[in-house]
Amino acid sequence: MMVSTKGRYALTVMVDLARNSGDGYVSLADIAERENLSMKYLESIISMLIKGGILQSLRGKNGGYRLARDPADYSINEILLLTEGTRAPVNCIMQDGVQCEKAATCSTLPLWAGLDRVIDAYLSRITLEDIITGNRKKMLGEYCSSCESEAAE
Amino acid sequence: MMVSTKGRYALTVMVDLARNSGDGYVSLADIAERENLSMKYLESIISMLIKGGILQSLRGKNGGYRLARDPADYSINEILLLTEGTRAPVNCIMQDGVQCEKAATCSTLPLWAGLDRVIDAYLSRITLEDIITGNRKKMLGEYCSSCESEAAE
DNA sequence: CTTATTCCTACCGCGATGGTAGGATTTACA
DNA sequence: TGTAAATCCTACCATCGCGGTAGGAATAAG
Repeated sequence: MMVSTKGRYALTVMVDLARNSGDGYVSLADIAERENLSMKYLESIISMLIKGGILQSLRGKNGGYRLARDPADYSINEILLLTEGTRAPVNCIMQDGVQCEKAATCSTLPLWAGLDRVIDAYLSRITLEDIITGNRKKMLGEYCSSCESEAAE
Repeated sequence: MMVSTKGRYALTVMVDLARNSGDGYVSLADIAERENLSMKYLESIISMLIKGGILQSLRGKNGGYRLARDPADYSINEILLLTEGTRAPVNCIMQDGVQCEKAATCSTLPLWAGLDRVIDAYLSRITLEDIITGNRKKMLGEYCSSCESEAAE
């Protein structure tokens, strides 16, 4: 029931790029130093984000990375999917619709499906921009009775 | 972001016991055969549930296991916590309130905290009885607009 | 042509997962 | 009293993913 460091670091990179964009491409060394993370490990994580098309890169001198889109156009779900591979909480929930052969009679499947939907709904609703602007009401306020809902969806 | 087989099997055992109770204690062999799972592996999982106090056991001939309480009094969260150890999606969210030293300035922490709250709210709301009665509306209907809410919380 | 950078492949220790094996202990019942 | 049926306990083990390291090839700026 854990998001690995891969997913957390990926999000950290995205946040770092969102904050430090504007002056072209940002080098891996800069990101690693700012975030105090292993450069080599970050490199492998970033390559997943590149292959997923959510980051752009430029090789050679003065090269580096930058966001492909506006921060508001990234859902957290999208970022985590690239590094975690799947978001489903159990492997009997398949992303492509294929289910295990016991699905028809499995009494616990609706629970896992429901859990998956709850997680999906939350991570799809929060954007990269919500994080960099510190929108705590949107991130934490879902079950806070003292918060009036601002996202009426 | 996965619930391991330990957690899934634990829930399977609880459901099996809830369904086959009434005639005293149920043996491990019976559970394993019905659910088609490894007896020895189930044994180690059940021992966690015993130590957690949510199952009762009887040794010797005609012994076995049974629920300690009514199915409606078990939340799924409680069952999974015993086998998974933690429910927090990232290790920077501590169950006992202790946080990492960067917590004050970490911009992604509210996201993980919010995700934890969403998962906690869902798993705490669903009970063992909801599963054995197949309460699909409660398990799946949270984001289904055609379902009138029955659990007003 | 040198320097700074990404890209690619390979490797590696560690711990958790998903089991298996065997015996000690306890209880019912004949 | 003895035996069968059951839980309990300890140890072991193969495999896999995580978290990370290393070294070099390709590319681009100046």
